[in-house]
Amino acid sequence: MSTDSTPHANRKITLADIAAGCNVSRATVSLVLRGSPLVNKHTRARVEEELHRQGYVYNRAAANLRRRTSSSVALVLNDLGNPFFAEFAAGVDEALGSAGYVTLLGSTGESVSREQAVLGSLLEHGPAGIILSPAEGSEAGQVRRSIGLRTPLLLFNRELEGDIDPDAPWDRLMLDNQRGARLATEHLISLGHRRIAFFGGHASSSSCQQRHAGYLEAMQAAGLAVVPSWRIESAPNRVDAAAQCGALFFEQPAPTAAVCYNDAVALGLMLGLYQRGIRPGRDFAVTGFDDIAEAALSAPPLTTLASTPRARGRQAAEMLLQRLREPQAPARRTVAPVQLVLRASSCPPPAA
Amino acid sequence: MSTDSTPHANRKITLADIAAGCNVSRATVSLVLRGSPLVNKHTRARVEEELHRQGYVYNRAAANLRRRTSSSVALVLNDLGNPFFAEFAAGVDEALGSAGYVTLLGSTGESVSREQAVLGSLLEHGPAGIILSPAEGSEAGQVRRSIGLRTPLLLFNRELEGDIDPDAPWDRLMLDNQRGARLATEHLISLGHRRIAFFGGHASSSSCQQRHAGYLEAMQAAGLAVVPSWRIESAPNRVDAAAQCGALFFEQPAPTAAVCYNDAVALGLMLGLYQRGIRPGRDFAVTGFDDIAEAALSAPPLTTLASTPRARGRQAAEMLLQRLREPQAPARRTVAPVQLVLRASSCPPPAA
DNA sequence: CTGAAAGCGCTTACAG
DNA sequence: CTGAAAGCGCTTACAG
Repeated sequence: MSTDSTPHANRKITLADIAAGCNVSRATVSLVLRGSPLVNKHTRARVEEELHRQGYVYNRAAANLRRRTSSSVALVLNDLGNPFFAEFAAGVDEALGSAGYVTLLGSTGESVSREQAVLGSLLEHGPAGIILSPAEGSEAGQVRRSIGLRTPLLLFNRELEGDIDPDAPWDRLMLDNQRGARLATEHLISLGHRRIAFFGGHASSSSCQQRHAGYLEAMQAAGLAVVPSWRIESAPNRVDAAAQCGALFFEQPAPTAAVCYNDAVALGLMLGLYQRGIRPGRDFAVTGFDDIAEAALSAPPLTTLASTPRARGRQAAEMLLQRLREPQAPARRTVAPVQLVLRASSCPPPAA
Repeated sequence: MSTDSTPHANRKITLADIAAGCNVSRATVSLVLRGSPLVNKHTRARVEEELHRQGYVYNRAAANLRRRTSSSVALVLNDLGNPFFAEFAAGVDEALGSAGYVTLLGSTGESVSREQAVLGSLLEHGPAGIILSPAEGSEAGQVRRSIGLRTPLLLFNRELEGDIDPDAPWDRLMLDNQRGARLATEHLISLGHRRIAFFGGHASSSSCQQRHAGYLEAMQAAGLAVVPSWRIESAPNRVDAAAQCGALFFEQPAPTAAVCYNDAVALGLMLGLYQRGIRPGRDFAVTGFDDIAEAALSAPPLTTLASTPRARGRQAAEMLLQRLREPQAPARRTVAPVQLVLRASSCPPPAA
């Protein structure tokens, strides 16, 4: 009943220990912890002194259980190894931390089945909400079944497949993919290019479709021919992009420039060009998408679209926090602007 | 008392709902959930059917409270934006997930005060253990005070300052910094370099000291002069490294090669060299450390030391899980090997 | 201003 | 094999 004031090292200090230590009830200690104005300031001082003396650590899980609240948010990413998503995660964690939430991390490695497993596991920890950058091919129905109707979801970066969900739509934060690709294409056209390819990415992914649409828009507005064989698919990484490079030159006349799906693809393409003796930024123009750190440092530096992933992370967290405040508000769809960053990889076409 | 079988959308389904739904006690449902062999298989089937029908989600926090267990591990990183740590985080999360733990993420942005705040906040969620890659300048005493004696800590990548803690030492996973830098230096020497600088990093950081020691070791073993002005400090990033480049050439004869603190510094140095009209990989040899993705793709590709951060992440998680199994085992200190990766940036010295 | 009591959603001896 | 009861560490009306 009475609690030793130098408690056994293997027992956590609880409210009861503190209460016993200064002869008040657990209720009073709880009020002190939560900063209630009801407590006499003399009592408060005694309790605080005792809290410090015993090295009390608040058990937030117990409090959450009692109050039926949550102080965590799940962040599920398709590719943490990609610097773009790592920066995004840093931004999310920063903003959630400031708001008193802790980030439950899950990474899916671009696998839909891992995504299901990760969502299921994280849900058991009762997050207040979920921020999801879905794996390629992830389906709306599957996700909805995993998370149920109680936990708000914010979708980042990609749409889900078959995303028809009129009953319970989710919030979205997307990049302005179409406008970005259009800006890159217009820039190449203004440099004098007439034969421009769209290179890399999976045609099935929504972000790739949007970027390709922006490319088409610019090409058609300029009255330029869109040659089907100049749309070349690849996995969205360097290695596969380098391997697909040759496809650009199967038919003559070949393109003089390529709008790439993203920076990883663009860097891989530049590598492939070098291996063929074609100098990117001199003989062939290249643009990327994302502005990852190495874009500025490649040789030649890469013209690309900046999407400031850390700021996007903060924005995603803010949107989710807003949703927690107003569960009934209509779903929001935010499209974050991207900015064209000009560097040496986007050269004029070689003189004919 | 009786529970509606189509429960109100705003109430979570609990064990009591399931129990009521199939006329058993909550205890029985709990046993089913935990796979106890005590339950009659007919009863089990009925309960499982009901769990599925009502869309029950296990409340792990409540179970953890009752059982006085934890199913989370805190991962606190000094720089999530750095691809090395992002990969590490992916590896940690992967291994923890397989073991049934969830990752509580915290990033400190290389700030000691944020580290304190993050540790304090994560501790309130009762993690079973902590994996910490400390911010520069983080002190052992501070960290110990933050986390107490109950929560095991695994230190990754860097030592803490003043790390004398004989009572309660923590586990460590470090890279073999000294050997790595020695290998790089020996490689440059074998190419014919005689004037070799050690470039970048903060001399106060333990990893920098270790790498510098490896450099010294190789230089001295080869009987080469170690010129104090060839040890140049910089922040461990590209921008500052590029800015410090000039310091290599203040005195003549200047070095013909530099062992860099890490890849970010090496890439920045290469940029600075270009800006001075010096071609890295032709006029000047450079080595890095980490083998980040862009090392293979820079121009010239960067000779560096591979530390396979994702595998390190899995290893860190395994070490911590092992500690949870054997709380009383003596502290472990593991030094992970690193491997020299030869690329074009480490050229022979220009012909004299 | 403070305390006694109930309860958040689970688990675990203990009876039966 | 199943149920009644107690309890994990908190919070919150409700008395006093």
